[in-house]
Amino acid sequence: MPELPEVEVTRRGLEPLVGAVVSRVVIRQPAMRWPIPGHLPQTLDSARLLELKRRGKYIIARFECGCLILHLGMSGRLCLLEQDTAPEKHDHFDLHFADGRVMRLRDPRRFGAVLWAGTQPESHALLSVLGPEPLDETFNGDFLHRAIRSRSSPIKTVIMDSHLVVGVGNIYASESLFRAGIHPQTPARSLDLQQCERLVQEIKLTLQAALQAGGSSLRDFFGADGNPGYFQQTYFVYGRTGEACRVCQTPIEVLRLGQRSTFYCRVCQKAI
DNA sequence: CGATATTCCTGAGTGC
DNA sequence: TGCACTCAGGAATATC
Repeated sequence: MPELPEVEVTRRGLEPLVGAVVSRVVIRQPAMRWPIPGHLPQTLDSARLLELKRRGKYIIARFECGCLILHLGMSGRLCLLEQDTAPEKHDHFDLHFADGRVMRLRDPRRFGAVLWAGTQPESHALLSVLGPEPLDETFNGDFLHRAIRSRSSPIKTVIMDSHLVVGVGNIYASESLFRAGIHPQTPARSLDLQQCERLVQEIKLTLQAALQAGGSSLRDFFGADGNPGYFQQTYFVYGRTGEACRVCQTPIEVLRLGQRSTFYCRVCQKAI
């Protein structure tokens, strides 16, 4: 499942397309999370790709006439093909370019999205409500401490709220909390400033490490070149129920928070 | 305002 | 081998 590092790796993989001109748009399956706009073939005809940006887990492809917003959802994958090939099952959307290259979206579970925004994508309803980027300096201990003052929910649920900070998905939420020594069930507002600073630091370190590793390669993720993604990351707690904690050997436990599996070590992570 | 459940979807895994 | 079943989850949305 693409988390922020995977999305960023995907964006970088697509970057060679900047400057290319769209020759054809193919919509095979418009029923994604939201319908793929039917006007895209006309709107993007002969448009030059000017820039590929990322905001949270959204990839933004900027053209002179507006921006395409792409989200990979759970199982989405964007590939850069050097030439057109026969589409396979779940290949829902293509951007063909005049030089023969193709950007292809494959998404079996169809939680992903292809949307159209104007020339100011940051004012799009989905993007305008997002919190800061986790690696931005505005996301710091002081910010987190203020933001969670009124939140009684478990800290794990709260750091996954994209209105507070973007890009912390289920895997890295569990991992960051383990590294910060904080129990995932701790009521958010009971964290003190020092703990917030530690947690922010661990979120940044965790995401940066994954980014450097080229994105973790869970079963659904493939890099933009279409090859299976890089290497499986070593996690401290994610998916390790019953296995020994890498620090203290205590069996890792799992619980459900907000309908999400949450992994932790009861010894290394203190509840408040 | 915040907290929580619901919703979309298909492939993978499991038990019989 | 195949069937029935559960599970996985990003994040908007509805509901309280």
